[in-house]
Amino acid sequence: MASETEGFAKRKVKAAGSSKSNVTLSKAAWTSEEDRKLAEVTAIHGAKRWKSIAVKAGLNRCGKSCRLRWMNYLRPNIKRGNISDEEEDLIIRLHKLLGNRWALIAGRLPGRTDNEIKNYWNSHLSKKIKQMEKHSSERSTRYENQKVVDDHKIPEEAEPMREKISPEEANEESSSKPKFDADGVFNFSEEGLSNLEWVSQFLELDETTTGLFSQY
DNA sequence: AAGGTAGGCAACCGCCACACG
DNA sequence: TCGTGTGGCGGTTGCCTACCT
Repeated sequence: MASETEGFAKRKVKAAGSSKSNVTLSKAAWTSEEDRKLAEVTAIHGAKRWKSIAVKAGLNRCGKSCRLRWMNYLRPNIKRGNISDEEEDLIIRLHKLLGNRWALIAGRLPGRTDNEIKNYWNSHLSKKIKQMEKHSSERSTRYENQKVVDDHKIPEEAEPMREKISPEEANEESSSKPKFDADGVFNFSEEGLSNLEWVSQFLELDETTTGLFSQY
């Protein structure tokens, strides 16, 4: 999106950063000309060896800066603009699962970058979640109070949230399924990241349990 | 109209992991 | 095995803009 590039090209040059070498690399906003050069060289040599790409493109930038620019802006199929409700829902669910693993979350959202998702989370969703959590804790407090009253009346109805399962089912659940915490969320601390198949499985399964998150 | 402030977002920084010689 | 270079990632910074007073 050239207009946005130009928009942020207005970004002031704070300081030409000092690096360990004597070469002074630019830290200013990327210009459309720089973008063009970077895209050109990357198209020819591929998105790797960023340091040499920076040199070949004649950019006064470090490799990391080039990579970041490519990943967040110039890469093909980058989807920019509003995050849809579906995407937002997915981000929330994935964040519940994975925490601040923005790259992993971005991997589930085609065309979205980790930086974009991180920014979106920090500026929109974190506040939203906080509000919702506050709201839901207020509701659960009311529920707890009501439960105390109910416990003295009809115990059967006092736990409407808990499904009745047989001991066999309960046993099978505890042995073969991932461990979920009280919120119905996978306890990530006990699982390695090496195999993320379960994430896909969870997301598919979760289509039926979206209600867990719809409270947000 | 002018100054102050908060939100949004691109880009940088620092750390870590991995590949390679 | 060790040292170095490079890429990837999450956290943070700082500029711009819109809104408020």
